[in-house]
Amino acid sequence: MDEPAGSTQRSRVEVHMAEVVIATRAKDYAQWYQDVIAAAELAEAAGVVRGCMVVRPHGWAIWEKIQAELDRRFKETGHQNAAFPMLIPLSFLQKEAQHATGFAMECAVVTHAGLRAVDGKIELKSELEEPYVVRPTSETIIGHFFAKWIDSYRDLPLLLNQWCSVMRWELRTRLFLRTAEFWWQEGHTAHASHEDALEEVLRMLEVYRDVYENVLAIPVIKGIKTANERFAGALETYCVEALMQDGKSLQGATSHDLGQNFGRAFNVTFQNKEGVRDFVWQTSWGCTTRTIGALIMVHSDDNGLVLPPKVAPIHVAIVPIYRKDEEKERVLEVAHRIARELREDGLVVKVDDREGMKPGAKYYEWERKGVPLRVEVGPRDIEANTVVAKLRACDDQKKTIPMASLGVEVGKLLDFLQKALYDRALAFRTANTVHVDSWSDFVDVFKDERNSKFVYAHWDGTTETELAIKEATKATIRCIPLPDQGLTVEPGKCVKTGNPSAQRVLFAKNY
RNA sequence: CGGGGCGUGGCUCAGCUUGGCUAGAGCGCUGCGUUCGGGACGCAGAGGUCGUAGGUUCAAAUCCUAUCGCCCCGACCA
Repeated sequence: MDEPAGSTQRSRVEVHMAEVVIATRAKDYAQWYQDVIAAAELAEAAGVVRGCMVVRPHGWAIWEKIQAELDRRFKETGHQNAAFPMLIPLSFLQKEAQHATGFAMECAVVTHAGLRAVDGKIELKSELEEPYVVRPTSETIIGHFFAKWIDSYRDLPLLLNQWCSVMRWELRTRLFLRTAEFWWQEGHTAHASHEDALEEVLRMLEVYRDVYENVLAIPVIKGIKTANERFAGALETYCVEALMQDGKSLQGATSHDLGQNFGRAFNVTFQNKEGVRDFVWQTSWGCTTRTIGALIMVHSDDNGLVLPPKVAPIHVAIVPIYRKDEEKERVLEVAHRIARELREDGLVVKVDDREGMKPGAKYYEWERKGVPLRVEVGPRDIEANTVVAKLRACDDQKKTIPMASLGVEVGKLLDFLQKALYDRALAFRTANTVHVDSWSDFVDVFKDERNSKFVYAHWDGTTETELAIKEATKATIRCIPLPDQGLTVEPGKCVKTGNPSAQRVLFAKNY
């Protein structure tokens, strides 16, 4: 950088004044991601527990919003919530071979029960006869209970979901994206036919798409995973994939067609209408706290977190501005009155009446926390019977709004932002999606470490080629897009081998 | 789990190479006063077993060993 002498010193002072420093995306994307989380007080590494995170109140509030949107849709589609043990007998995990090997490396295991004090030191007391695995997912233990509960076709479909945390002993962790413990929901259903199960798989995939696009304002591609990327123990894994600002893909949610694999493993059988006993057809589907990572990486900017109004824990922050005590009294009264009015419209409103903090400092704080709309109220506004409003992103202009139409205007602004964020994310994806037909072009697209893309290219359908492409470019097949995803299904030649290909698939580097 | 980096008040760091004063700074925090339409200022304060455990030494934040945690790259994965 060609900076004039002394400017480093000056900018250092500014950084200190800024109090919270967020790296820019262009300079260090990974650092920026962590800074946004810290600055918005979403979460932090537990530190005392390897690989685990503490989700702080503001982060958890976002998760609660996501949960509420998903849960409502699960109920609307006939599912009930339940809870199963966090500990799973080791023997259960072994019953489905694919499943067992898929999760073997990442299981935490409970081997002891009880503690005892020996010479003032705490020791493990008794070793368990059969160790328990801390659930990495619950197909096995739920399979066990399905076997108990299901006997007739009249018991089907059985449509359950549980909200819980699971543990996978990850070797490399990143807040929200990959931690040892994470929070999620896992749906588990049993059906009388493969057709019914498949319908369920697609129904729930559509729920995820709906929440991603209409609530989180994140456009997604629906698709099927390749054999290589499939859930351990599934016949087929469906997913929604989203493009992050650094060009990498993030799997937003998955929905699995488990076929009869777990039915066989756990002997989950039922008598059909003809009196013949058969194994049930199962599905499972899940969405995790990783979604918050997607929210950060799709919408947020160098000033911090940006949240679509529908998942913002606080919709409006009102900053009062005053000099003298008598101004303060009048301004706060109006601020609280406005807050009451907006709350009647169902909005969560915060009046920031903290003393000893300049308005500007408050603006920056609410901005880095992702509050969609800031309203400023000062003596001039009261005089003119207006307020000043500023959206967090997608519109840099402050707006002056008549007090009388505040409720309507705030609603409009929030709707505008919700849509603008989606449009912006979609435009970004469109601009960063390419069709590639030659191997040299393919390699070229993924050469840049800092900015990759969504690439639609032909693939010959073999795991061998898939792995060779990954080896050469670090890009993997994120999914085979479903026919309704706007991609023309046409045959061609594999970008790597030249062998026949039925359709293009989505390649990207991924999280 | 392999390679690399880093652990010093709440945060960002200086001090370590070459062991030795009472372990410092800025920001933040507390109190008081003045301020307040985009990150305020003055004065007075509080706050640290230098990640942890051993070792070397008359003496360790500093040297050695082990260990834990975090960050980056890789392999693996939601």
